[in-house]
Amino acid sequence: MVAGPLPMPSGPGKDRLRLWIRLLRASRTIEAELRERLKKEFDTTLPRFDVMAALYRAPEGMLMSDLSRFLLVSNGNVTGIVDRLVSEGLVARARRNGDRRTSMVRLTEEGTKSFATIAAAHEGWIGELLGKVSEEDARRLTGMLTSFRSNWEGRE
Amino acid sequence: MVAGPLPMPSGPGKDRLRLWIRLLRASRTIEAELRERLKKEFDTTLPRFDVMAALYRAPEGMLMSDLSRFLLVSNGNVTGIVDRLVSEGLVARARRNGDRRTSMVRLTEEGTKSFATIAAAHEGWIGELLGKVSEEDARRLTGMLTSFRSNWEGRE
DNA sequence: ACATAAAACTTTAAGCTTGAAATATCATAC
DNA sequence: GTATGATATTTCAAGCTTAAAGTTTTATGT
Repeated sequence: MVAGPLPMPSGPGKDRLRLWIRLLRASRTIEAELRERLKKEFDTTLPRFDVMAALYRAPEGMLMSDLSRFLLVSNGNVTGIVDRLVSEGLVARARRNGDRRTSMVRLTEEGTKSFATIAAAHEGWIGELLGKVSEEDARRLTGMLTSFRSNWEGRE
Repeated sequence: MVAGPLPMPSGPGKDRLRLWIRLLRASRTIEAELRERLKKEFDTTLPRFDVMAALYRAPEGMLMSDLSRFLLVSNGNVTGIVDRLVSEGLVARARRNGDRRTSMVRLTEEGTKSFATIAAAHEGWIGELLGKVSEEDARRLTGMLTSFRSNWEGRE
């Protein structure tokens, strides 16, 4: 639900609903901008970037299931994205000796170089897009979101 | 980029990147949960819910272009979702006398009733999922996100 | 009036996304 | 060692999403 500048609900318990609406709108706004720039500047997509970002942090590689858990998306989804990255030579699958069900997925050398370039631009964009958020607010917001995550992960 | 509990970047200007990562992860987490519940409880989807929520707030109807601007999605996207809602009898298109390019889209009576039911459940879910966020934090976070939106809308 | 541009919307192709079903491999219990 | 179940991954159908191109209608300039 992406509500906007029109009349907002009021009453008990509406504060959290309003928070959710604002949170969703903010992330969609930024996401749309990033998607557009990734397309225009690097002819890639956000899901591809996400996968490569995850792999960049794991030079030894990741299992498909690790990837999907980490990225909060379904298994089948990751399969398709990795397929495309493999066909472009940015990612490689390596069957393991131990367990033939699994395969370690990692960035190729080309993928690593490519990602480093894009990631640098990406960080600059975020700095620009969130530039009006003061450093202090950024840290405070981050703290609140971190505690949200802790509570979430700790729920029954 | 949905980074997680692993080592986070540090250095100048990394605060905003970290904020973005947390923001995106929070919204994706909640979004995934809502999507699952909408499917299980009401056999519907988040995009359908979004469209109906927008229309619910505009009993006189909305233009397709208003809908796509409001929901932050593309024109063609809204066409498909509305098509399906129309075929299910939840939404109706009404050609206007004045401008034959446009059509006013509005909820049918059935659509209105259906949405009211789902929205009530939805609000409860948000209260539950964000329950651990204190009312005070919720208001403060909302305030920060609101000022983000103002700055965003006012950029050159 | 006529051409040209602008606006509202739809269509299309490619890719993303999910949940469920299918496949293949491994682990466990007799 | 064989059946049974658990794991890891892929495949599939349906729906979502975008950008770009196409259609229809309206507005504008001359």
